[in-house]
Amino acid sequence: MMVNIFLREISLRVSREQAHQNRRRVVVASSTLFRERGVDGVGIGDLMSEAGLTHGGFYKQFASKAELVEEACSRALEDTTAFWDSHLKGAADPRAAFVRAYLSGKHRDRVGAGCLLPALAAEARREPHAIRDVFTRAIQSYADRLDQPVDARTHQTRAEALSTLSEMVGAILLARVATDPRLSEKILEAACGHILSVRLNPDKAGKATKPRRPSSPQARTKEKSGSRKRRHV
Amino acid sequence: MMVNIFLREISLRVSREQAHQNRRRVVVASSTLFRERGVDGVGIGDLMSEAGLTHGGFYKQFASKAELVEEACSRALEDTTAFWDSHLKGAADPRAAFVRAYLSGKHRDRVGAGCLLPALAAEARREPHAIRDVFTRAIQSYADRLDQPVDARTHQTRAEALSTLSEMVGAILLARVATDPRLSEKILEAACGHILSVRLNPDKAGKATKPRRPSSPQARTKEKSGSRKRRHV
DNA sequence: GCAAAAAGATGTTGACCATCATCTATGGGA
DNA sequence: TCCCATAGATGATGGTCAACATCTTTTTGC
Repeated sequence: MMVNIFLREISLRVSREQAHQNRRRVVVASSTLFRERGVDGVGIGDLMSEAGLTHGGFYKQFASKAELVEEACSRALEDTTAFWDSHLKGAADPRAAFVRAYLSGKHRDRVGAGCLLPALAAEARREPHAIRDVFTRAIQSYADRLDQPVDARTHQTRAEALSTLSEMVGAILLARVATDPRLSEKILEAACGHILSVRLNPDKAGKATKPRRPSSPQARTKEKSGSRKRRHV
Repeated sequence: MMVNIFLREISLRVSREQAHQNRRRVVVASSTLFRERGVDGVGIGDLMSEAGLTHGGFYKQFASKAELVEEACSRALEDTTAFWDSHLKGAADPRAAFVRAYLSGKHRDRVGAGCLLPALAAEARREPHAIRDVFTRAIQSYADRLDQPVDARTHQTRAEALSTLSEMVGAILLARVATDPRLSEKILEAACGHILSVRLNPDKAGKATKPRRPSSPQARTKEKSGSRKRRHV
């Protein structure tokens, strides 16, 4: 742990409190790294050193990597949920604001801090049941958010909420793979426009709610796509 | 593929043919295995033995694993495209039939033969540009299919097609992670119902096109979710 | 009560063995 | 002879565990 050779100040072992915080740091770092590079793309060594520790101590804190994966996914869900909550506090139409934020270029570009569904759901499908349960909870949680009626006219049924969520998750997923930045933009704008005008709009005919420009137009083009620090492939 | 320009001996014809077929088998097997287990979840040895060969000969056929990944993804796109084409031939409303087939329980359950977007797009995001280009082509190809007007009234704009595609991809993705089979069903039904009634329906008000039951209700519950033959984790 | 010693927890380095992508040497058919 | 495919090797990296050091917490002797 960054041992200073000269001073014997090697504060290796610390209190339970400190140990607990270390564990937390590992989970937080993992929740970001997993979303960015995928579960298989990050090793124990990466995770621990990201949290300022070495690889060996891992199994004093976690029974296995799978256990950490589950915890990191839960953590990602909690953190993003809290973010949407705080970010949308006091908005005139919280659902519309949520949809805009979700389908923004910022969310597309910041994978490590974003929703875990487009980032990890495909991988999670092959993980143990306990991990998939976290994703099931995530689906329900997001659907709840879309379910909340602003007024009686704009109430979405559960089915509508799930359908809307599917579109949002799919749009982010596709916007992230697309190499053509204009296509990427178009996907986000199309999904955002459709949801706001057709789904959440009280008078379903007109397009009263304007779609808005979703993105930060740079960064998409020159984004280094080659796997940054991948092991192989 | 380094074909000798001077075809000197006709006698090598058979062997070369055979070699070419071997290569094809590897690509086909890979396109399935990658979708099922992910790119990182399958090793060269797995791929080759699945094609009835041994691992050593791999680099006589492919420059790297990444090259195979690109080819296997292209192959997956071609195969699924051909499948939709043949499967939808002569349907009264080809787009509606396509949406129904895409959002079916069968497509959800048969990952290895299904669309590559929900299966691999999240991983592909971190792959080299050439691989992501295949996915970009896939997006355009699927959008084309949704774009084709059946009659003037049911024409979808490009934006609408991309938005619809997002919903389809997202729905399959979410239906695959969900551990609760009823939720999984509900996601597919909700997306299918919404697309057919709201997007593709000439008279956008009513729900003339009935959603239909999408799935094979078994298999979801008892599907072995634990990573079958994963290396670690 | 209290200090010293035992017990327990938590981190470090290093090693284990499996698996991976990739390369080399060899053999067998055309 | 010349490719193709085979088996085996290589070096890196993966998850996991073990020996040891160092600190905290608990127990014990007084």
